[in-house]
Amino acid sequence: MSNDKREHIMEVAVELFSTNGFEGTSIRQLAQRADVNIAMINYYFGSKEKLFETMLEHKASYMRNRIEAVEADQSLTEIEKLDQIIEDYVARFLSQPEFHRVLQQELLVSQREALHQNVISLFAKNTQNVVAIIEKGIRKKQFRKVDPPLVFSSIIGTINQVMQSRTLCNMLMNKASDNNPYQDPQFKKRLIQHLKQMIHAQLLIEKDI
Amino acid sequence: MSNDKREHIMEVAVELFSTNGFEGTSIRQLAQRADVNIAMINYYFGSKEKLFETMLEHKASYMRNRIEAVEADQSLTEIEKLDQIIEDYVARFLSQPEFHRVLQQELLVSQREALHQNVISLFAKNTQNVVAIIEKGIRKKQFRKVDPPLVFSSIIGTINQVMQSRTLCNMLMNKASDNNPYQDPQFKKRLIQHLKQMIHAQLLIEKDI
DNA sequence: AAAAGTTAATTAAACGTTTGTTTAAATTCT
DNA sequence: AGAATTTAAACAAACGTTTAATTAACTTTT
Repeated sequence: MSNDKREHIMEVAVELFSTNGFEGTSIRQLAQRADVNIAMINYYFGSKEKLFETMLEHKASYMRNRIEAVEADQSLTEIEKLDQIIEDYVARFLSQPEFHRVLQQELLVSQREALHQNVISLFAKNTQNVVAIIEKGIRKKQFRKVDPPLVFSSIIGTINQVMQSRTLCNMLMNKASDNNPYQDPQFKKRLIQHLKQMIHAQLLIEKDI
Repeated sequence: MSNDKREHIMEVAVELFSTNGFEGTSIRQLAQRADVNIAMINYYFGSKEKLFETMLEHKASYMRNRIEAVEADQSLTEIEKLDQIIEDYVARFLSQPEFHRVLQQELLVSQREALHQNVISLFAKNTQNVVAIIEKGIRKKQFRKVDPPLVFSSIIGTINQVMQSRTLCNMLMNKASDNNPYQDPQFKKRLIQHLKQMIHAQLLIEKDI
């Protein structure tokens, strides 16, 4: 089986799904853009929905749980772990903006129930780990008595917010509308610094910000 | 013209659009759920897309810019303005979860270009005002030298994050999956408190948190 | 090493549904 | 009576999918 072609189709799929949504993308449109015959998509993936699932699985496997490794690392303090997680998240999201837009869409829309639940439990997994770290920091009296799940929501929500729309992000950052903030290393730095400053100020009791 | 019926259709529309997306919702499905004839939608609104636009406009008019009023209020300090804005945002979002999910979808998907731009400029407007408040606070040396647009992204992003999926929100908050967090006054209180604490800790130089 | 045979890949065309929309007749309201 | 509303039926277009025929790529046989 020509894996190149399969991957090429998935690449085009994530692109189209991210800008037009799943229902808003037709097989014909996809086939034309990928320069393959319409029947090839069903030949390779079985159905449009299977293509979607396969593509998600394929993309998700690229970025599997570094967070668990960070949590287990005994040599890091709790705040260092959070810093590490912030850097990881930002790096991942920025490296695959289209994929993460598709994930967000799938969270918002509960049309394909099974997939919807899959994406939810994927998020839930990461939540548990980060919440556990924050709770540990509180128990050790290194952190203030914050609301752990909402702190996590603020980290992930901030990133999601700027990833939601390139145009909106440029507007926010006062950049030209043809700019691509997600490939701009300065934007990445800025986002990481903001998140760290926010988390440090909110969590740390001693003020060494 | 029977305005009741028009509004009823729009009510069902925002419900279906929020769970199935615009493309994922069919006129027939909508007509059946609203208990009207299929042709009535085109009779009242002209087309499916016009219904969508009209519904957005109708819903948006309910929650027009209190933020501008808050900004103009001379009797409030900058941090008090931000507190007020946080309360306003949370109250609005929680009162219309379906509508805001539709807005978020429209930001993610750039299928209907004109509408997409409309939603963007609606957000952009609010951004400008909040950013201006934060900048003023920095100039007055009441706030730390934070990144104003990203601070705003964190506020709005946190709310969006918990509004994205009821299931995810319940999972996050350790509630039963049939719970409706958006109608729970305790959740509202918790969210507001978290946001205020976050913003205060991050912005205020003196530590009267 | 060439030919025959077998499987995999690719194609254009057609399939039955479903889509949003329109029509023209019937009903209701003023 | 006349205008606004409501209806069931029909419209063409687009949808995801399947089919059956053709080409390409390997394997096996001689």
